[in-house]
Amino acid sequence: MRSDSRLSRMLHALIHMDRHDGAMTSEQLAQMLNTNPVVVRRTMAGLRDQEIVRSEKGHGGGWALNRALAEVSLLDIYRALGDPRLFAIGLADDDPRCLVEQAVNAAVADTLAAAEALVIARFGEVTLADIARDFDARFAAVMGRKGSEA
Amino acid sequence: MRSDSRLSRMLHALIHMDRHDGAMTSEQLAQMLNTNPVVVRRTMAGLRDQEIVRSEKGHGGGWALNRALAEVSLLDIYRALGDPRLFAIGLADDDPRCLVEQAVNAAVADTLAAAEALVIARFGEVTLADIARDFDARFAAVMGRKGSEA
DNA sequence: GATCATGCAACTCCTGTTGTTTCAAGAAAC
DNA sequence: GTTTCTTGAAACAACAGGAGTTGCATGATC
Repeated sequence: MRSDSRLSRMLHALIHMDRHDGAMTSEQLAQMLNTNPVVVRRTMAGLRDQEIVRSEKGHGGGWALNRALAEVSLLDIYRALGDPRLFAIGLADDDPRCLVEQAVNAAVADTLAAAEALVIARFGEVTLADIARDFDARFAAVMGRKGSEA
Repeated sequence: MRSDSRLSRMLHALIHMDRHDGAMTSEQLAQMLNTNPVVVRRTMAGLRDQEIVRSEKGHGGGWALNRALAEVSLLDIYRALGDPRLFAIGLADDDPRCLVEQAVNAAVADTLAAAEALVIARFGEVTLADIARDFDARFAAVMGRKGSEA
């Protein structure tokens, strides 16, 4: 399957929302994410349930952040999306009778569990504010280059 | 998609092959793996190309190991399968213009790269012999329980 | 030459994200 | 109060990639 890009899309959207005055519509977000307003609403639904964002209908409605960027970690978003499956590889049978397969599963599952723990830990340490700061640095770098061109 | 179980299937098959006298047919392996001989041949093809196993046609033909279990790491098998995609999640766009998305990508890709490095390192450290030893321990444990039941 | 086994091509099936259409419902503007 | 804008939700098609399946060619052994 093509890979699940909901996490990165939501991060992208949330940071833009933070820099935007007032609510952003699904239509605006969809254009930014190069997709479709329905996909935006569907994906944002989980974040709304977790009160990371709020949505409002009607004129002037749309989506807005409900918390400061520094108060939202990548893990919060990952969880709000329903803990999407992390790995594309897995076991042939989760509870096999064959002892050989049990030994194989233990070896593979151990490694994947360690990798998953690492991902979860790192997602928990990084906030949206960290990413926004990195964006600011990238922006400053581009501006610096443009200035020196003149 | 349901997850890619080629790695665990191959590990399972290879250890059985090691404990088996003579070549094993795709049909025999397929029954063990609860699948189809064509799937076995298709998946084993990569291992044959890497000379981890060999195959022979005709009467008495089938598949046999080409190396000692201790000389084959999980990473060798993973590589022989063509480095299957490890993660189910990914970036929306690998090379975006938007600086916000670049910052998001950096954060997500960093974490995934660290997790992938961990998986690759651990796969490189574990050999088929390690798994076979674990199987022996499990087998001994079962035998021990059965003995004490009598 | 009959039989057994792999090699390979060409499908279909399955599963989960993504894309799309459609309509109901609520909120602001006029 | 009607129009307009927006989300909410259901329903379905598109797509991707592993898995399953069929059919047949090729080669080795009996």
